[in-house]
Amino acid sequence: MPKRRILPFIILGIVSNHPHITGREVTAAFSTEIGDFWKAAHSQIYPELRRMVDDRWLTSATNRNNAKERYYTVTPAGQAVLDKWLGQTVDELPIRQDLFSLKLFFINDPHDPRIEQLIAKQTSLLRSELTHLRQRQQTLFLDEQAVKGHYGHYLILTRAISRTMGQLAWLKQVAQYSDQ
Amino acid sequence: MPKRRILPFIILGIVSNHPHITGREVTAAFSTEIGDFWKAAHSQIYPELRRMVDDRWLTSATNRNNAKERYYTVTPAGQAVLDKWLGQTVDELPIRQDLFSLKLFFINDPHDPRIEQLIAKQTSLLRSELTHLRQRQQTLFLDEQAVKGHYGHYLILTRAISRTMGQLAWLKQVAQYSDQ
DNA sequence: TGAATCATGTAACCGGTTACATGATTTT
DNA sequence: AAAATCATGTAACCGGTTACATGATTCA
Repeated sequence: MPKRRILPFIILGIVSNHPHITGREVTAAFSTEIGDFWKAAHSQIYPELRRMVDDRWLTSATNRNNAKERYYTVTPAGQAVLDKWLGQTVDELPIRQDLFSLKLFFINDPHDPRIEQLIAKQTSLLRSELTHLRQRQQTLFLDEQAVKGHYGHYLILTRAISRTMGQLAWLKQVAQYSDQ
Repeated sequence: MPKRRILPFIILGIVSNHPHITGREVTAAFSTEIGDFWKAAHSQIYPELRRMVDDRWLTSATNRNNAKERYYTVTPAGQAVLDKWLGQTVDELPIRQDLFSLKLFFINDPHDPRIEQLIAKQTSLLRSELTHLRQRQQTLFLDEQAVKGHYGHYLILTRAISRTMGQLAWLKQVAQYSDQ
């Protein structure tokens, strides 16, 4: 797990792009918008939203039509915090905790049949992932306008697609070699 | 954080490949051998080793020459557990918590100078990583013999190298496009 | 013998996950 | 009116990180 707390920054980013958003919608954003890149449960998000209001990073407002709903918006102070965070370069590569790599690591024999099984499953997972990512690309970034309006999102989507394709190419190569 | 406990399996793998290993050496293995793929602190490892002895996955022995050192070896039962685990395919892709992607995500403007900064830093990090990985490949897998003896390790090293090169290629492409 | 480091252990804290819970709103 | 789901909140648990601690061994 990550040491430094970054959830509030992610929430800042989400709320900043969606003023007047509810906690539920923030939660949903972790499944849809950034679901490919980060996860968080509502039990984490609601208390965090409260804290961020206490810290004056967000303002909250209620609606006459709905007693429970609370609408959050980023304050100038919050926006400054977000901008500062985005302006700081990332100084460490993520240590990826990849079970596929890990299991392979412990299989010493080149002819161990479990290698083929692991690779087959991984290939299947990555193919589904690729389909999903391409679908999102087509849905979200059909026109040049959309690309220019959400350029960062566009970038990381293309990055994810490129990486997934790269992994698939590597797997294919290894599978071919193993067949010999 | 991962839900399912996998640390004991990793330790099983390490101890299995290094019979008569000490807790300190297991800890060290998380920095050296699998440092590129997983991390763990000694404060996690020592209690875990105890539990694994209690569960009869490992045996521990002491040495007359050193009062504190304990030498661990995998039992047949432990080996069976490890083999079973390695035989189960990985059914989910790791959700990578990648700050680089995340920050990019929140930058909407294609001409925001922070994009270039983030990319420059990421490029530098990945170049260092690539150098490190290639060095390990040269150190560990000079001859065919070493490859055949630790095939899984060889595979994931080549995979890591391939992925890192892929990411660098993508970054270069994006940087070129941004220059225009 | 004093310093460094080897080797293990424990305790506090913290973020994330799961589960439980509740009332309000909307749908049938 | 009942059922579904919307919307939020809380509590228990658990793994991982950091820090503190201690004696044993080795090195200068």
